Amino acid sequence: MAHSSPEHWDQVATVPEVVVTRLPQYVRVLKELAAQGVQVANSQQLGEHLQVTPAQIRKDLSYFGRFGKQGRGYHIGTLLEELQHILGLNEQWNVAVVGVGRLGKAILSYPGFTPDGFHIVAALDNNPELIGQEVEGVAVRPMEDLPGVVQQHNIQIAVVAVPSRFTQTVIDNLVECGVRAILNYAPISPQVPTGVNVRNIDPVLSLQSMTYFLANGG
Amino acid sequence: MAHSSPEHWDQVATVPEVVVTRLPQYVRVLKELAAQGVQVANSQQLGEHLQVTPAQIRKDLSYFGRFGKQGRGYHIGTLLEELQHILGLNEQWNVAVVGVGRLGKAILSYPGFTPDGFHIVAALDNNPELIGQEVEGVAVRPMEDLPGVVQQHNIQIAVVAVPSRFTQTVIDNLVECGVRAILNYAPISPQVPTGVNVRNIDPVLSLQSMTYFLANGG
DNA sequence: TAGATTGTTAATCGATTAACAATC
DNA sequence: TAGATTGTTAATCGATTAACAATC
Repeated sequence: MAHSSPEHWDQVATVPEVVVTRLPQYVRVLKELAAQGVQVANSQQLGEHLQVTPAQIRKDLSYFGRFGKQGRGYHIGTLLEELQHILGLNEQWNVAVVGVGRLGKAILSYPGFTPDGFHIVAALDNNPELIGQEVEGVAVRPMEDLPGVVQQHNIQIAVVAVPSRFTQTVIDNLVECGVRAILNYAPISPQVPTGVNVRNIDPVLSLQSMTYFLANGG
Repeated sequence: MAHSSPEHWDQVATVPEVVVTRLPQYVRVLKELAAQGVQVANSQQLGEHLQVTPAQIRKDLSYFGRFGKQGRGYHIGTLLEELQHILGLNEQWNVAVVGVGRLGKAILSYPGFTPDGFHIVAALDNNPELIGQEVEGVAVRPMEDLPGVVQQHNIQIAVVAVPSRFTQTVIDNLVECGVRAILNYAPISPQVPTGVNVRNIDPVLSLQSMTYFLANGG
C-alpha cells in the first residue's frame, strides 16, 4: 500500500490544527490495540476507545487519505503505520534541552521521550558550575555554543526549561538558529514567528481552571 | 464593589469550558500589569498582551459580570481581584501527590505551585522503601491511607504521577475518596464520572503533534 | 457635553455530527 | 449478492468576531 504523499496533501484542504493534535492519540490507541493482537476495528470501535464519535474519526482520517475498507473497517497495523508516517514518528528527532536546573535535569532523566523516537542529544545552560558536567550522559554546553550545537547534532526540537524571565530570549535564539519546534515549560506564552511551533507545558494553568469548578460546585 | 455571587451565576448561561481555561491567563497578565503599576487598561490593550481579540475579552468577562466602565476600560486591580475570586484563587487548596518516583519527587520539589495557593500537604506511594520517608518536608504515606489522608488534610486536588498501568485504579480510588480535581502526568486519558475534572500533562503528545509540521514543512 | 469604550446582540466562521450514496 | 461500513456532503452546533446602542 502506497503512503499518501506530501505532493498529494498540498492539493488537499488544509488540515485543521485540532485534527493534528488528535492524531497522536489515535496512534497511541492503535498501538495498544495492536499489542493486544487486534487486527481490524471499525470507526465505532475506535471511537469507544478514544471517547470520540465514529464520524469524527472518519472525518479526521479523510484529511489524509482513504485508509478503511467499506463493510470491514480499518486494518490496525496499516492505519498505525500510515499515521506514524504522517506525523513523522518513523523518523528520529534530535532534541536539545535548554536549562539544566532542577526541571531540566528531571526532563533529561525522564525516560518517556526515548521510546517515541525523541533523542535528547544536547543540553545547554549558562551556569558555569554546570558547564562541562555530564547529566544523564549528555554534556552540558554553554548557551553561546547554541548555533554550533544545533548544526552539529541536527537539532530540530528544543525543550526549554529556563526561568520565565529568560524564556523569550532563549526562544528567540533558538528560532534564530533554525529550531522550529519548541516545548516550553516556563509559565509564559512566548512569541514566535509564523512557521515556528510552540507547545506550553503549564500545570499551574491546569490547576487554576480546575479550581473554578471546585469553587463553583461544578 | 460587590463580588458576583454564585447565586447570580446559576441564573446565567453556562460558561463554556474554553472560557474558563482562558481566565487563568487573564489573571497572569493582569498580575504582570499590576506589578508594572498599570492602573487601567481597555480591552484593546489587554488583547494585545494576551494575543486575543478585544471582543473575545469583553465577551469572556461578560459571562461573569460587568467589570469595565464605558469610555475608560477596566481597572486592573479590581478586575484581578474579581477574576481571582471567580477562579477560587483567593482560597488555599490542599494537594496530594500520588506516586513518589522520579517524577513525583520532581513535582514535590517544584516551587511553582506554592506561590499560586496550591499547597502540597500529602504524598502517597506503595513502595515500602519510600513509606515513612520525608520528601521536601512531606511524609510519604501508603496508598491504603488514602481515605484518611484526604479527610485529615481536606485534600481537594490530587496530582497523579504513577506508572500508566496503575493510573486508572489510583484515580478511581481518588474519586471514591471524594477528590474532584486531578492533574494526571501519565500518558493516558483516564475515565472519570461527570463532575470530576482531569487535566493531563502530556509532553509527548505535544512533541508528536509538532513533528507533523516538521515532517510536512509547516 | 462629546468622546471613548463597554456590554451585548447579531453575523460569521469553523468544527462536529448526522446522513447516505459509494463500495468493499 | 446482501450486509456492513466507509468516505463525504450537508446540517447542526458552538465559539469567535463584528457592530452598535448603552453609558460612563
